[in-house]
Amino acid sequence: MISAEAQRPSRDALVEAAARLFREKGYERTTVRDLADAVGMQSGSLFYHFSSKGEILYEVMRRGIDDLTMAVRLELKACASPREELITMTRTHLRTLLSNTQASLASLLYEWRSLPDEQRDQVVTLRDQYESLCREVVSQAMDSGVVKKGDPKLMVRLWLGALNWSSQWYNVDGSLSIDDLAEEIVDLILVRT
Amino acid sequence: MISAEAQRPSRDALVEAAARLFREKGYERTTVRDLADAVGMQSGSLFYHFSSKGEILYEVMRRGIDDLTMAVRLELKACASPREELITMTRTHLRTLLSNTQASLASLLYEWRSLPDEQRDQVVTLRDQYESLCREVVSQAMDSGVVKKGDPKLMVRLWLGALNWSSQWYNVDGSLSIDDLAEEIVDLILVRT
DNA sequence: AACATTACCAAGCGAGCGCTTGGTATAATC
DNA sequence: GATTATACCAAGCGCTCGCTTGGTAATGTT
Repeated sequence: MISAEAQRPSRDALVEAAARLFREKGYERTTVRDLADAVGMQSGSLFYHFSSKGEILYEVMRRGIDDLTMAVRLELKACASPREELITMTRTHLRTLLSNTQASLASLLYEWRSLPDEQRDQVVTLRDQYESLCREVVSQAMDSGVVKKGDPKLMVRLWLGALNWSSQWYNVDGSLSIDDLAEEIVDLILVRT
Repeated sequence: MISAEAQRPSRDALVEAAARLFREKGYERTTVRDLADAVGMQSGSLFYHFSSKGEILYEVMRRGIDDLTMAVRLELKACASPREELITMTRTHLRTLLSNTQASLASLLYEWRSLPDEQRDQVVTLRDQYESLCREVVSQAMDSGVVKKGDPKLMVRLWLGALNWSSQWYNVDGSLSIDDLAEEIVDLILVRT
């Protein structure tokens, strides 16, 4: 994990368990008793750490998008070419989305309707920041000719849609590794190899 | 609408209202009282037409994927070239997904966890049939050289992901029409225009 | 005319939900 | 050594949920 949230171990464990359960069963179908069981607590004790179930969802989402943004930023620093940036971004996005240990992102995609209004705005802001980071990478790839020229904003949205959808069909135990998938995806889109 | 389900007007109205509400609020956050209000009934009266809330979701999904498949099949008949097939398929998919009057598809994307096991299997079968229809179109487009060659199965999944994600960001009241969007998307992916 | 079916309403049941409250063992602080 | 803060438990409250039940007008059917 990238971010060292730290110093509140049982709170952290709870967020991690919540991310996993939310991905498996969905937010609404996961009860506070499920969450408590997962960390060996009584259901009421959750509310010592969080003021509501919705706030747990917020924390899951915030960490998800935070970790993703930081991971991508970090990996991009080591890239030498627009093409490499594109592959790296794709690979890091897929790794974060599909990894077993870091389930936060999945909730972000499909559970935003359950977030309280105020906190939804904050998450949207973070998501927009991530999208603009992607847009920079795609713009440069277009400028340098490795990706067909067009509207970068639209291209990023299509790109993210294609990647995020993989959470619906990708099988971690299958024969195709995440990194190989990333390469195949980029190859399919690049102007030439 | 393509399919004339017909002859059970209040049942039909209920499914339509359910599709709209499920898209707006999500399945779990939509109560049977919401559904009943939407069609001017008492909540208990729903269960004269359906044996459970889950069955309503199933009917919404079944119609969604059925209508989509039939619409695409129909439109494809009028196509003369692989390129035209690709555009037509994209346009029809987007129209069905994003239209105001036909909200069924959105539930299909994100609410499958709430479906009873048995009925989920049936929906998955229908979805697989639609995917293989798409795969035929993409395969032919690859063979004829208008789309870069590669694994058609993967390509369709990326394609569908990109299209389906548009339900998260596309604004019906915005300046970009659905048909224009379809053209732009295809242009971005085609080998050359 | 008598019966049956259809399509609902009015009322409410029982279960499970998110969350609260009062209390307590342990650890930290003065 | 007394006090305070931390991190929980045990119990359960009130509410909303999906769904059931008993009844009834309206519409066929024989």
